[in-house]
Amino acid sequence: MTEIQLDTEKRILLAAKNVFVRKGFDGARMQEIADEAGINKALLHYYFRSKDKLFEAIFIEAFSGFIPKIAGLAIAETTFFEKVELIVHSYIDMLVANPHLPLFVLHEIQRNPENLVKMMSSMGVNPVLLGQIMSGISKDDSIRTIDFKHLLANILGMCIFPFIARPILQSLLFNQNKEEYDKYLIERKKIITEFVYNSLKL
Amino acid sequence: MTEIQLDTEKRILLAAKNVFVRKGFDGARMQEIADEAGINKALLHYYFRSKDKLFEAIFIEAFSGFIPKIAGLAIAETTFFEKVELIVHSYIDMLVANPHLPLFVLHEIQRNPENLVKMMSSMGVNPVLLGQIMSGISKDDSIRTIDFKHLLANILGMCIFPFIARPILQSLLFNQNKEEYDKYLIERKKIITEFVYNSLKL
DNA sequence: CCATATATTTACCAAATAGTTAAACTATGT
DNA sequence: ACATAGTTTAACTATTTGGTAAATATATGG
Repeated sequence: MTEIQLDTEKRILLAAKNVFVRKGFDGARMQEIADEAGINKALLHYYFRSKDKLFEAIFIEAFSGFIPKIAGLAIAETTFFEKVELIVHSYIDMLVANPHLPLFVLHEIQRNPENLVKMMSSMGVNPVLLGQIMSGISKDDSIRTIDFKHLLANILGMCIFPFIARPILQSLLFNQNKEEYDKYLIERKKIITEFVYNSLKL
Repeated sequence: MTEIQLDTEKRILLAAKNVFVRKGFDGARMQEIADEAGINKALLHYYFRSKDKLFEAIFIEAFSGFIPKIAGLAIAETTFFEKVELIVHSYIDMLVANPHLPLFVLHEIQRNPENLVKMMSSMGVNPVLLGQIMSGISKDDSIRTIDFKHLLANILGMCIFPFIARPILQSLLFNQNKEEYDKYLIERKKIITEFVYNSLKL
């Protein structure tokens, strides 16, 4: 457990994350990961026995990063709309930092949905907490009634879509201008929050 | 050009679509496509010289199906909210019929974004038309002001997200109940329409 | 019925790729 | 000096996989 060990292990994980996220599991090559980590293929198998093991190591982390962390919100002493604002802002900030995460996670889950259930339960993702938030919202009479399941899909869809459809939208709406699209993504924090507010306020 | 020819060609294209959409280009195997088409691998290369050619043949169609057809809306003699309703309903109907299309198209575009521009221009997708719709909306004073770029992302995101995130949401919100999730998807036509209406009406 | 083109199959090749093995070299700590 | 873990090099194995060539079957037109 010397420092050099951990350092290369980190470099491998970082390189693996980059390559896997860009190319997907099937498109990723162990050689390319080794190159990007600045080591050789043999050392890759020295640290992680197989491609699957390496993938698993980075996917768990990627998946947990993709799930929005709304755990604390149920108990938080804030209004409903403040909760929405907090979720939207923090989630879009995360997406700006990891723009390729959603497409990667969603694609790999479709490719291999078997492990989903245990993966979610092994994380902090429990439906019980969601139920608390759901009931908490439906009792709040200062907002229009809406099924929490739909509200969640609405908010997450509005947040995630511009990131997974970036090539198309940037070409279609911004004439390939990257800087403008980055501004657009930031704007969405306010836009989505207001959109939800206007739709649900009474 | 006998009937049998066309028949096998159609069978190949159908099988290729299924396999490519499920597994992606890198994950798809020519053998699997041949099996699903009920023929052998050599005949695949007899009809389509290479994996790339076969992929191209189905991807153009898939991509054009993925782009929402809002061409006629600019001139249509309907209110803004009727246009929204029409788009949402027709697009979700399309997604119900082709639930794996979005993730497939988005993933493959990220894998190979080079051909995007010419592919869009070779189709009927021109930003000019979008501009017409945009200006048409901004002049409509019966709705709240909103940037068309954001409105488009909002609507498409809300429509598409439950399809690409189905494994997660179905597990998290519906305890893996498929029938309920199908109902949920249909419900969203009304939900999204109302959500937009409530958010933008004055 | 024959000849020719087209469709389909069988068997195979060549390249790519995940994973292995063994030998040598390096640095570190004891 | 010795042992241990980390790292490289280089070759090798086994399998997968896209693609091909030749043989066979089937249709089609004269």
